[in-house]
Order: sequence, then C-alpha cells, then structure tokens
Amino acid sequence: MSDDAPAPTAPLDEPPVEAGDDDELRAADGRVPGRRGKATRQKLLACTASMLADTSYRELKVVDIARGAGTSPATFYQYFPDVEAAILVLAEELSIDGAALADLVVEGTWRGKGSYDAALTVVDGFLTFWDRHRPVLRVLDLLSEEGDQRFYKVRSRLLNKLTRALADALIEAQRDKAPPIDPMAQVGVVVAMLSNVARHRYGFEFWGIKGDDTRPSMARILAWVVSGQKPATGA
Amino acid sequence: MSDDAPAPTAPLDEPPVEAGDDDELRAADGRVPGRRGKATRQKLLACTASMLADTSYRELKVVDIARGAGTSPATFYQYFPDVEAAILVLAEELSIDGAALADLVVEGTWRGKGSYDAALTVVDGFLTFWDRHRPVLRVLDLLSEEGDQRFYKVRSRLLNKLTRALADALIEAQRDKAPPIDPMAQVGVVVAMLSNVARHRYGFEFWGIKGDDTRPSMARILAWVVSGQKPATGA
DNA sequence: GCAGGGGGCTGACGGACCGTCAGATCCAGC
DNA sequence: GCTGGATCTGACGGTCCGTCAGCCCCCTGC
Repeated sequence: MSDDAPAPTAPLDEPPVEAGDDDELRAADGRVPGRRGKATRQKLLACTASMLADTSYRELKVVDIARGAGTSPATFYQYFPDVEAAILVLAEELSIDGAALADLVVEGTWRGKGSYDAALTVVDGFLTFWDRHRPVLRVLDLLSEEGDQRFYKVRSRLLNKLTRALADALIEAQRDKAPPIDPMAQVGVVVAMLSNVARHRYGFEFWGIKGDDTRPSMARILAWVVSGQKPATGA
Repeated sequence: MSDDAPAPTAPLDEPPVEAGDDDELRAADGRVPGRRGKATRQKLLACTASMLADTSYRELKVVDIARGAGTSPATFYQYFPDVEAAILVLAEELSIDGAALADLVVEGTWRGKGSYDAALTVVDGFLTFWDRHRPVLRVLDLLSEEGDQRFYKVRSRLLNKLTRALADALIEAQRDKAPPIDPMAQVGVVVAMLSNVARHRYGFEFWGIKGDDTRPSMARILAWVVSGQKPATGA
C-alpha cells in the first residue's frame, strides 16, 4: 500500500506515534478519554500483556481480558476495536526498547579483531530483547505472517533500525572494497537468522544442539558478514 | 515430552507414517473407512489445501471446507477432530518433498571452490520448496509457534533432515580441523536464516532490498559456514 | 452541598461458528 | 428386493463476538 520504499541507508526515524486523522487519542464513540478513561485503558493493556504471557493467542478471549481488568467486554470495545488493536499498541511500545539494539551496533568496533566481540554483544542483546518481550513478539510475528498489514509495518520498523545500523557498519568497515552485494541484503539475512533463532531457541536445545553453541555460531557469522574478514573466534 | 534427543549426527530416519495405537486409519467413531469414505476424506483434504492458498488461517471455517467439498460440517468431523488435524496431514505429506532438499546437500561438493555453487543450489532449492508449499508451511510455522506440539514435531522433522545433511557435509569438509563449535549449531542457525528469509521474502523487496541479492548473500554464508573457507563469490 | 451534565460503564441481545447427536440415506451382498 | 452396516446430514446447545440503549457516578458551577 504505502509506497515509501526508502533508499537502503536513509535514516527515516519517524517518532513512533501513530499518525491518524487526529493527533488526539479517541474512544470508540469519538470522545476524548479523560483521566479515569485513560486509567482503565491502561489497565486493559496491562491485563492483555499479562494474559499473553501464559495464554496462546488463539485462546485469548476479550471477556477474559475485560474480567481480568475488573471491567466488562463492552468497556474493552470502548477503547479498542478488537484484541489485535490492543496488542498492536503493546507492540508499538516495543519500538523504544528495540531502538537500543541499534545503539549496540553503533557503539561496537567492526574493523579488525574487535568485530567478534561487537557481534557477540549484538547477538546477546538481541536474544535478551526477544526473551524479555517474547509474548508480544510471538503474536507480532504471528499476525504479520497472517498478512495483517498493521503488524507487518510495526515488525518491519522494529527490525529496520537494527538492520540499517548493521548495514552502515558494514559499509564503514569495508569502505576500501567495493561490496559485490547490496549491504542491506547481506545484513538483512543475518537479522532474519537472529530473529528466527530467537523465536525457536527452546526448540534448538530440545533437538540435540548442546548448550548455547548457537550464540557463538551467530556471532561468528555476523562478525564475518559485517567486517568482511574471518573473525578471530573467541575459542 | 518425547525424550528421544538424538546424538547430533545420528540418522534417525523413521518413515513418515504416524505411529498410532493402531496402524489402521480410523474415523471419528472408530470405524475403518471404506472406499467411499477414503474418497471424501481425500476430497476434504484437497479442499482444505486449496482454501489455505487464498484464505488466512484464522478465517478458515470448517463449514466452508465442508461445503467446498460438497459435504456437510458433520462429515468433516467424521474424519478429522478439527481443522488443524487436517492441516497436519497436509504438512506431513510435505516431508517427502522436503527430503529432496537433503539430497541436494549430499550431491554437492563442499570443499574448495565448488562450495559456493553447492550452496546456491541448496538455497534455491529451499526457496523453491518454500514457495511451492507456502500456504501449508505458513500455517505449520504459525501453529508450532503457538506451542502446538504436533506441528512442532512435524516442523522439526522437516528441517532436521536438511540440517543433519549440512552438518555431515561440514564435518566432512573440515575433517582436518577440529571444529570449535558444535556443527549442528553452526548449520542450524543457517537453516533458521533460510527459513525465515523464505517466509518473509516478499517483505524483503518491499522494504528497499534490491532484486534478489538475498540469494547470493545466503549462499555466501552457507558456503562459508560449511566449507570453513571464504568462498569464491560468483560475482 | 446540591443539582445538572456528561463521561464512563454495563446488561443484554442478535449473530457466527463450533462440535455433537440421533436419525435419514446409501450401497453392497444375499 | 431386502437388509445391515457404512456414510451422511439437519438440527441443536454452547461459546464467543461486537453492539446497542440506558444506567451510574464523578465533577463542575453555583
């Protein structure tokens, strides 16, 4: 739909506020919520998040969320058109925390021997981020996979910051060589690796991969791709 | 649940038939379906697959499947406990086609210069496989993500063959060096990359990555990880 | 401190879909 | 043609959804 495909390394850091018809928060009937209204809205959000932590998305009922927040289903619909809208708000809040990942990239040194350490820092940061927000990220993945454009956009923006930062690091680290392949494509596939491993991390150890060897594996690849040189693996 | 965590490189190729209490196919009421019954069951499966191609999973109704197959909802429940069970059968049928991917690995040469070509063959095979079976694979990912053990198992088995084959190739290609990291972990993360890129392939080009640079990117990484040497990139 | 207005909340309802019966229908085999 | 089992289905109770109209309570102005 939106044709704002940006140039590969453009910054494009719009603030994560939603750009609606009106910049004011609106309830279902068009009224602007007051103090009390905002409080229940927040309580509903918190309750949604906490239920998501130990309930599969498909068996998440509006009535449960509402009752859990000490209110009624009709009230829920006062503030959100559906459950997904509430989760979307939760997902957008993630952007702030996710931006810190890009900072990890900028702070690291990607030329020479330091690249592996920088990569491991990013890998660990990513895994930690994913673990902390697993419930929301799970449905974020779920719904963007289902073709929901709203979620797809949030997901893209979330990973985009990190990907762009890595692409910039690659360009900087390999500035003397002419890169044969689009830097965004190179680091994009690595980010895909990161996110998929983070998703299925539990499954990995289930099926015969010992301990935490996935971490150095990914760090090695990341360091190699960004720096362009075989990294000195911290054996 | 099942504690059959195998040694990293054990074959473990059980045939993809389901190992139930009885080796016979059963309907809901416990009877063995006859000729006519099997035909409608098959028609229901086909209809499920075709609806999945252009309907999101969440809006896939049993009544639609049943009507599409020219029968009634009650009949559907005669053969499948729920929609997921039908999709699970579809997913299991994929195993056969998926096994061919492992063959691609075995046939390739992973030492020296040939490694990049071998890797590109595997990458393309993987992407083709994913594109061909996208509707079913989408739901397979979806439901295993949701914690459904049945789907998780099928998904693991599907990727396991390929992963093991790659791990074996790695061990063979790097037999003179002592590998610092578990080979399964090394290739496992690459397979994670492959599957996640295959999933979001459309999104990649949407967001500013030109043409098909993801293919060589992944091939380069795959070749490097398996062979242990910087591959000669087919510029 | 009290009355009025409006923001906030809810019971209750129609509708969609689910999963399950008991009974109708079909099809061999005699 | 008749019969018994295999196959199919209409119809139902139940759950959840999303939406009203109307009630309650807070808060403001006097």
